[in-house]
Amino acid sequence: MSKNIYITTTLPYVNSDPHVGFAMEIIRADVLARYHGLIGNNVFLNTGTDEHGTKIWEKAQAEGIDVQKYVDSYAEKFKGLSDLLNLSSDIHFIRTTDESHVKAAQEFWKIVDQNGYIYKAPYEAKYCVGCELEKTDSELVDGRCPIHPDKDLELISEENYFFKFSDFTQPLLDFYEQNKNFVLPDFRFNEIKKFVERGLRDFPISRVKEKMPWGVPVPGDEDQVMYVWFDALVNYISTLGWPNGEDFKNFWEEGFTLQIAGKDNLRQQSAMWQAMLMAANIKNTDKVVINGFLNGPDGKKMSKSLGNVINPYDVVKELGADAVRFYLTYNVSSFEDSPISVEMIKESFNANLANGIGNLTNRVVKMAENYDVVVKLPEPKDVWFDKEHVGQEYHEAFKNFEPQKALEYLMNEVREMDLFIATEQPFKKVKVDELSAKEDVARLMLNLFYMGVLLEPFMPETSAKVVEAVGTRTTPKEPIFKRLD
RNA sequence: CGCGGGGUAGAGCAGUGGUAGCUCAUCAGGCUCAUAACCUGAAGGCGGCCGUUCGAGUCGGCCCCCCGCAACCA
Repeated sequence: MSKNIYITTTLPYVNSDPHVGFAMEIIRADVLARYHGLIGNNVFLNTGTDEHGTKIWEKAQAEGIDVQKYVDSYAEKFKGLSDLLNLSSDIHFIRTTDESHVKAAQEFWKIVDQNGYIYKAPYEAKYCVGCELEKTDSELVDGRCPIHPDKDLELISEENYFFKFSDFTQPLLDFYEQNKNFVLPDFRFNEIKKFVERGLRDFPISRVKEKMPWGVPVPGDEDQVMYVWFDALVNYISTLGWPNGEDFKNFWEEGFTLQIAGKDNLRQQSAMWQAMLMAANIKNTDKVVINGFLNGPDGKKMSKSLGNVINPYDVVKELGADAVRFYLTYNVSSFEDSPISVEMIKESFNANLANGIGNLTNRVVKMAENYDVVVKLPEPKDVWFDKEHVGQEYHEAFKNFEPQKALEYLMNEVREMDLFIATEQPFKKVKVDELSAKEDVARLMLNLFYMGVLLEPFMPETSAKVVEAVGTRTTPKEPIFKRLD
């Protein structure tokens, strides 16, 4: 009865430190992965780093370091997120410079080529001598570089390989029509449909090696390397051992595939990659979930110049992984952009974790201790299949890929328990009707236990602490979450 | 008419036709099991105009403002 679930994030490009937005993406992927593992499904969770391309090449050159060393050091930083954010220990981490990935990307190219979707043609680009950069039309104002309007643009021309993206306009539209819930949320699905409806353009998928050698070599052409996107997207299957491998068969072909991405990746994930899969005769992704962005508290995009950048390392160091995991699932909108600041995280920490979960655990367990309340607790693993004590909205939320709502359910449970204590006043009742007071506390202990267990996908450490406190009927020596001043 | 999102209490959000809700912050009260925590109550709100409707935050039109994207920004 158990299912195979494949969950992947996008691969962040390693030209800067891990962004808190990516931390959110991987945390949300991890929450879903943990949940599915807990209810008995087989889960393959993938993340990694995208390490090829012009920007990385240029940056390494500029810093005067060997490009391999440059990407190695970044890969380590991103791998560090796994411990930092307390991600599932069996998470798969793929680097697009891994040999197995490079081979898979080349194999993928060959198949797409054999199927007739790759052709060679002249590629013309506009080059601003002032910037020393290629410019796309969208970057130009009145056909001139806005930074150097006095300089004429040079036309450079080279032979590149192109992907026949245009052939997939109709197949993609048909695919969208047949899979009405392919992209979540709806408004992003509409956005990509409109984009595809306008008609797709072929695009170059290679670069001249002489100019930019940092890429996967094009099979059968010494002089060209792959355009970074064409290579990078293949990671979603190369991580599974494609073209061979049991994992590919079990998880991609016979399992349920879920891709989580930021809204900047809508096109690449839901159109480009899907067309590539079609071109290679591989099954399409089952579901793409698109997150919004995290902005500064003023709603403006985070940037170093505005000084509103949140560094995940700093916040975790101060508040702990669970607090960050909590904030990024509970307080951040599922799909819309959200503002974020350290102050907002701390506010939520005090309200929900210190005053909420932490304090509740203390007061309930303390009463159980004092009144010698004995409770028979179920096995944690049975909680996941208990339909009597667990609201179905909890599981529904996960089925709908909105774990935030499951967490809302748990936080409501916390509030109800606090209210129950205030209403029933077992601490007062114990003096006149001990039995009834004990029943109240036993009921609280049981509910707290359930809440604690169900917290595991979101906050594994906290979950363990709550479960232990209830199980051993001992208040934690250190507060689970100490209130911040 | 390029594409999309948004404008609901001081802040952050929910609310897709039927008495406008939640969290934080503020003020007042209660409680003492608990981490000065918890509970109750109060004040305070749908960007603007027009329309559809018995009834509009919700549907339609126009306008204003904010934010992304525009084929390599998580």
